[in-house]
Amino acid sequence: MIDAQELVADLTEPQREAVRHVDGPLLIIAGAGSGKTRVLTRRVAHLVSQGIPASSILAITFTNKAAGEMKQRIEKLLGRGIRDFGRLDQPWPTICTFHSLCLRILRHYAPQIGLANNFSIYDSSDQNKVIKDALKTLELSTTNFPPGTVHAKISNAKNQLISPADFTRSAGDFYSKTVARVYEKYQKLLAASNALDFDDLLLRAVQAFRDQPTVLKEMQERFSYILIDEYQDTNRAQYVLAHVLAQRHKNICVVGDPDQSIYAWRGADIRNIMEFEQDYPDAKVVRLEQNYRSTKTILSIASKLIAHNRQRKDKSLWTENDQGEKATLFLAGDEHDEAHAVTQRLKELKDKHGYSWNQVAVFYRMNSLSRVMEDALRKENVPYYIARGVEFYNRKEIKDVLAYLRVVANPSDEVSLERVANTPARGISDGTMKQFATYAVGNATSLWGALCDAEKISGLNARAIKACKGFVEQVIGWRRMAFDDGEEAAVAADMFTKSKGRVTKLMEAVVRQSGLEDFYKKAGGEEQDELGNINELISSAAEYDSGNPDGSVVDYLAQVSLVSDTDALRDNGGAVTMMTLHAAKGLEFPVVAMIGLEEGCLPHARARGNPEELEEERRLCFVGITRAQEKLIISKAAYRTIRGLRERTVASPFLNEMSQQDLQVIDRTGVESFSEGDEDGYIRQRMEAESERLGGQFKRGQLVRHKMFGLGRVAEITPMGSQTRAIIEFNTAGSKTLILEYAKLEAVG
DNA sequence: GTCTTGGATATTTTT
DNA sequence: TATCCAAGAC
Repeated sequence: MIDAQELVADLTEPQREAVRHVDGPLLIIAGAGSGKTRVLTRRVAHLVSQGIPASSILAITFTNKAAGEMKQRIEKLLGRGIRDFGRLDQPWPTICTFHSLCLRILRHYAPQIGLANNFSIYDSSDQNKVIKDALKTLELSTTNFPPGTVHAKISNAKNQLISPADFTRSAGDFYSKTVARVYEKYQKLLAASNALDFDDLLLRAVQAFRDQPTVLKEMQERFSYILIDEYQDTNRAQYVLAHVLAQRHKNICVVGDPDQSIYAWRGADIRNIMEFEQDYPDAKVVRLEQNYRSTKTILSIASKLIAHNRQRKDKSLWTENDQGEKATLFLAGDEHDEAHAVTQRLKELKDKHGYSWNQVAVFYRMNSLSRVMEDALRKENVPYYIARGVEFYNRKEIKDVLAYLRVVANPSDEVSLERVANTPARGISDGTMKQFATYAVGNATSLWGALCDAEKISGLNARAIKACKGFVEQVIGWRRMAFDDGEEAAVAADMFTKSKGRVTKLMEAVVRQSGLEDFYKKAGGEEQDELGNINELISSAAEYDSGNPDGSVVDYLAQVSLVSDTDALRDNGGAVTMMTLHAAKGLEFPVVAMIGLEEGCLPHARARGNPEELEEERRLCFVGITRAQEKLIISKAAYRTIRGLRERTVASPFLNEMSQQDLQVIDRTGVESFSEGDEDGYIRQRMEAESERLGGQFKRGQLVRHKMFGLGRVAEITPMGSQTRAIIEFNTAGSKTLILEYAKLEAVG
C-alpha cells in the first residue's frame, strides 16, 4: 500500500496542498520550474492511496513524450507497471494525450457513433493533399486560395467546434464563403476515404458526448478523476471535452501557466485557464511560485520581462537558488559574428567552467537561424544535435510503407491508394488513375472499386489493365494475410479487428512484394538510408507485435499515426542541443543561449501591430529564458541576411524590458564607427574572405560565360564581401554589373 | 516515366 | 537564398 504521508514528505506547503486535494475542482498555477510534474504524479499516487480505483483516474497531456514520462514516474510511485494497450478498458490509470484519448473513445464506440473502426487517420501532409483535391474539384486556384492557409482556417474552425454548416452560416465575405465551400468538400472527401484528420478525433469525440448520452455517461462514470497538464494550451474542443467529461463528478484538476502559453496560433485559448475560476467558482487554487531550476538572476530577467504582459495572472516567481552570474548579452555585428561570439562563449564555459556539451542548448525563433550557428559550431569542432521538426514518420519511404498498410486496412483510403498505386512504378500512370477517378464518380464507387473493375473501363490499354489487376491481387493477398480471412476480401467492418499480431509479417511481405525493397535498393546507390529506415520501421512493428499479442494492423496504424518523433527527443550523447523556442518548452539546461533578439525575429514580424500576438512572442521569450538553470546568453546582430537580403536590424523591444542590471552587455559592433565602414576586425576578415571566395577566380580581362548573357569579358571586380560584384562586357548583351554570389559566372579557359 | 525548370514562397508545429 | 512543386520536355 502506498503511504500517503510519505508521498508529501519532501514537498513544500503549496505542493502538498495540491497533492492532498481530493474532491472538487482544482486549479494549479505552476510557474516555470516549480516542480509541476512532481506534483501531478504525486497527486495521482495520492488519489490511489486514498482508495480511489486507479482505473478511474485520467491524466491528459499534450505530447506522447509527456505522457510517457508521467507514466514512468507514476509506475515508480505505485510500484507496479502500467501496460497501456491504447484501449479504454484498463485496470490502471489512463495517462495519454487528448488525441489518444479521443481515438480510444472513437474506436470503442465506433458502431454507436456510426464510424467504421478501420478508419485512417490523416496527418498534415495527407490533409494537405485532401485540401488540394477539394480545391481542384471546386475549380479554385491555389494561388488565390493557398492550401496551407485554407487548411489552417478549417482546422481552426474544427478546433472551435464549428461545423461546415455553422461556418457557411457565419461566413460574410467572399473569401470566407469560399473557405466554407472547401470545408464542406474537404469533410466529404475525408468521409469518402473513411478517414479522420487530427482535429476530427477531438471533434467527433465531443459530438459523441453530445449526441450519445450513454457514451457520455459511461465515460463520466469511468473517469471520475481528471487531470490536465499544460492547460494553458488547450483549445476550445479540448476545453469542452474536458468539462463535459468532468461535469458529473467535478473532480477536475488543471495545471498550467498562462505565461507559458505559446500555441495560440494553433487554436490554444489562454482564456481557458484564465477563467477556470469562473467556470468553477468553488475551485481551489494553488500557486506554485517557488522555482527550483534557475538562479536568482535568470529568474529576475524573466520576471521583469513577462511583467510587461497585460494578459496574465499576477505571479511572482522566487527561488532559494544562488544569485548566479549576470547573463551575457552580445551585440554582434552580423549573424556570423553573433554565431562566432556565442560559440566562443560556449567553449569558454566548457573549458573554464567545466560544463559539458550536453548541458548546453541554443534556442532560436525560426529554424532558418540554425544554419549560421551550425556553421560556427562545426568550424570550432563543437558537436551539436538539432532537435528537428522533420520526423521519421514524415520520410517518404516510411510514408510509402504505411500507405500500403493503410490501403490494406482501409480500402477506401484514397490518399494512400493514390500514393501507393504506382510507387514503385508498375505501369499505372497518372492518366490511368484519372480515368479510375472519373469511373469511380460515374459509377458511384470508390477509387479502389474502380481499380477492381479495371477491365470494364474502356480506353485503358491492355498493359494498364494487367498492371492494375496484378496490384489489386497483391493487395487482396495482403488483406487476407492481415485479417486471417480465408474468404474473399473482407468488407464487413468487424473483420478488420480480428487479425492476430502479424503486423511485422505483413509489413515485410508488403515491402518485399510491392517492389519497394528493390526500388530503394537501386535508388539508394551510395546512400542506403531509405532501406535502413524501412528496417527500423519493421523493428518498431515487431515491438508493437510483441507488446500487443492480439493487436491488428488497424490498431498498429492508429497508434503510429499519433506518434511524431519529437517524442524521441532522446539523449543527445554529448552534443549541444539546438532547437526552436517552441520545442524548448518543458525542458531545462544548465546553459542556454538565445539568438536573434531582433525586431522581426523575436518578436516575429508576423506579430507586428498585434498586441496579443506580441504578448505571445514575449511569453515565448520568457519560456526560453526560464529553461536556463545557471548561465544565460542572449544575442542580437546589427545586420542580418534574411532570404539573401542583408538588412540593418532593430533591437528586440524585449531586450529593454529585461532587468538591465542583470545583463552584462558585450558590444562587438562599435556602433558609431561601424556605420562609417570601419567594421569590427572579425567582420572585416570575413568580408575579405568572402570577396576572395567569390572574386578570386576572376581577373580583369578574363573570358567568362553567363547562363543568360553568354560570353563576355571581366571589366572590373568590386570586392564587397558576399555582395562582391563584377562588371562584365558581354559580346551580345552589352555591359552588366553582376553580383557574383547569384550570377554563377563560369570562367572560360 | 523521369528529368528539368520556372515560379512562387518564405514562423512556430504537442497530434 | 533555398526549397518546394507543378507543368513541360525528352
